[in-house]
Amino acid sequence: MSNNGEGRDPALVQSVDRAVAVLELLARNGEAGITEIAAELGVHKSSASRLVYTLQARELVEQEGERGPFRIGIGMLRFAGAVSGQLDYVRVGGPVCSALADRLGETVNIAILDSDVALNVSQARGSSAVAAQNWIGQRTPLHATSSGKVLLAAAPPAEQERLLSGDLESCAPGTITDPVKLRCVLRRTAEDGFATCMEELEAGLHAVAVPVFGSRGDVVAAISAAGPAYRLSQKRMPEIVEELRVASRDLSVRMGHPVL
Amino acid sequence: MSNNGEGRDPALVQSVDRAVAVLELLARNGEAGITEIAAELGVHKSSASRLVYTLQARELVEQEGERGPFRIGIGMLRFAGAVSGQLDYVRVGGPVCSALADRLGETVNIAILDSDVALNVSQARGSSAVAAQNWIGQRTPLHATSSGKVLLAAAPPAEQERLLSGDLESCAPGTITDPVKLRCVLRRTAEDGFATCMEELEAGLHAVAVPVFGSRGDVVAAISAAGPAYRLSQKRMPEIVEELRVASRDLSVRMGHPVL
DNA sequence: ACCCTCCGTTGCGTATTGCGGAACTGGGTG
DNA sequence: CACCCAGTTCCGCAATACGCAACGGAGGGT
Repeated sequence: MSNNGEGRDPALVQSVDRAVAVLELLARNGEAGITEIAAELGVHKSSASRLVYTLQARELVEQEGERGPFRIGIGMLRFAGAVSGQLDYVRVGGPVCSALADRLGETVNIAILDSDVALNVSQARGSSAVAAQNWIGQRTPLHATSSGKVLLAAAPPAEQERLLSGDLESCAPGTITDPVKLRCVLRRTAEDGFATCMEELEAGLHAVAVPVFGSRGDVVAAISAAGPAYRLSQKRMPEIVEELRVASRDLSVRMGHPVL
Repeated sequence: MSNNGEGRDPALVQSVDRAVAVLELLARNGEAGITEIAAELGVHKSSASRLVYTLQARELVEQEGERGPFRIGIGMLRFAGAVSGQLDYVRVGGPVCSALADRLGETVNIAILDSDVALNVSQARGSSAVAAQNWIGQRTPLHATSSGKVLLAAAPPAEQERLLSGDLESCAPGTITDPVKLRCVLRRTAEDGFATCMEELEAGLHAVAVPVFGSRGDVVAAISAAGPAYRLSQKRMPEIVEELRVASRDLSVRMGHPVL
């Protein structure tokens, strides 16, 4: 009834799970009111209210003014700083992304491999006034993104096969859903040192990515530029790839990996 | 019994509140095991286990290897990117911090006033190889930090008095614990437009901070440089303050506040 | 190689606790 | 002025999360 019913892991603590769902909703929507939250989660307004109240007491949620909608709060920063390991990409990656985004005028992302998806850890918007959506923390399919292909192409063969044998969901008209074709693309990616993504994730969206190398020459992340198809034409790719390579080297150095 | 008993707001959702406490504990300690968490929160191991399990399912917590301690997980990034309002300091502040940290060779921080503490929202390390601790998200006392003094000096008198009348905890040999003396220091801070902090937070640690102004000429944040006492000598202060002022103006402009 | 200890998980019964329903408050609007 | 919509408060019920205790599984010490 309250939940959309069926398969809920009984070992989960319901209210905590719901609270996190609230946070995810706010992170996605930017802001929301109690009624909206309640509707989205499928719980009663009163439940939503208490959940939000609790999060608010810890400053994980804050509200616009006295009687406005709710958003993610500053208290969240306490945790953001504690994300270990991959944190470095976030902190160090920020400036690199910004600089490149300024130069290219396109949105730049840094992504890492996280189990079966590409996880965006850092982002900077290009000059376009379009309030492009926030991709940070977003998980995108490996086979339908430029970053994903780069990361996948560098993964150990066993891992690669495991992911290839999975379900290649179609996201947009151009998505590669054929394992054979994808395997071929990945081989080329490894050879070329970059991957493109032409309307494979979203119609009208193009992207290019190059790998970021760690200290042992292994691929630890991917840095990509994305923008509307008409701006990221095939013709412009070489130029962008070159810019991305520079940024990638910069990133490697800043992360303490000597240039090879 | 389970909780330390008395004054718990009954409107709080207990398990959610505990879950957040788990996250805060992890953020503070870096990592912890179930038993430790349970002990710290004063709950049973099984409760702690389920709480952590739930957070883990949402990737807010991850564990080192298969059987290791728990830490804050990558899923947290989803939210970090969504911190609105003050987020700007994080994104915009990053490059400014980096640039200044490079020039000075010292650690640079941006902090904002968050209820009764100074909250660090952005940081960049200086050239020193010392893996200085990460201050992002850390809450530091207003009376024992340079940023804190700057923020406090700019707070409305009523607020200032309220905080002054509270408990001025001693953090290091030099901490100012006398309200009268602190009031005097704050007056000077307001006049000079900067504040120092000489071994008041930690022995051997010096810092200087200047205010960052918002569009209405109000103080919205503080930017500070910190380093070992022998490097941040009294003599070097004027030079650093000047650099900080430049960065502060830069920051104001980037945040869309016209220079006055 | 054994046992012993320490840590985390699982099953279970209970009552605490969080939930949903409805009534209340308080602003904004026609 | 009356209506409407958003959020909070109160209350009683039972679902839910809790504590307990017993169970596996890894080290580590002798």
